[in-house]
Amino acid sequence: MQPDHLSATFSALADPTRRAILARLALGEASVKVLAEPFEMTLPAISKHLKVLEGAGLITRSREAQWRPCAIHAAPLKEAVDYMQQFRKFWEESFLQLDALLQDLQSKDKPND
Amino acid sequence: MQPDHLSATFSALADPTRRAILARLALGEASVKVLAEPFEMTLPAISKHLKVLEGAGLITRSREAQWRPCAIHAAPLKEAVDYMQQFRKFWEESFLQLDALLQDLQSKDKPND
DNA sequence: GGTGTATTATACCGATCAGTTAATTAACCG
DNA sequence: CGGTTAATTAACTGATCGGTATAATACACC
Repeated sequence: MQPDHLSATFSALADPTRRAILARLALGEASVKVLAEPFEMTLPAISKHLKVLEGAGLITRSREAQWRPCAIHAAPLKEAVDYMQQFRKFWEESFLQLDALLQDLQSKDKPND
Repeated sequence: MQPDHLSATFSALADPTRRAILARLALGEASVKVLAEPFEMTLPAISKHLKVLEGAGLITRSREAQWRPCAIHAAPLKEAVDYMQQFRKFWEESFLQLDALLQDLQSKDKPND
């Protein structure tokens, strides 16, 4: 795959079907057919989603007779989380601000303070 | 925005230009023109990227005379990280496996162990 | 070899996307 | 007012996306 790992990871995650597939795989390996069952979608569509997930390195595939079971591979997720942590201070800041705001409101609730 | 917050967040992050804009905004507020400078791209293109980021709630915009400065808003990033943490045990598992593998290799390196 | 099951490939469609150019709005400045 | 700067809108284009239907492949079992 191309060097742009993050784009591949994020765009794989940007689809609810693919996220649901990942959630299912978190419970254990599964074949394409089993993965497709919860969805009102044809098998080729699921097959394409799996290809996207595989392309992003989020799943790996093996072979067992005519089945090609999928398993989750979370390493790219760690990369993505690590990337996002660089912004951590910003959401922590905004929590602090919210905190300050709440305290401010509270002090105004008690006018005899 | 629609309830599907996560899709919006991930697909906003799935573009290197938008990630670069976020990184720039981590240094402080900036106008559209300033944000556009590092890129070989027209202003309307940047404007569209900003609209995507704003749609995902990752930036907020204010007004100062003819400028519309952007500021980072990291709350959706926290949501996304929280979502991904559900898979944490999988990447930790694979680290443990890697660890075990390395130890195995090491023990084979020292035959008189 | 023929049949059934699991999966992928191909070809197609409509929608959305990422970018462009050109025109427009909005605000400042003299 | 006219001119300049900042930013958006509108209209267009080519590419990618998410899905379909249908055909092809791969394997197991008899």
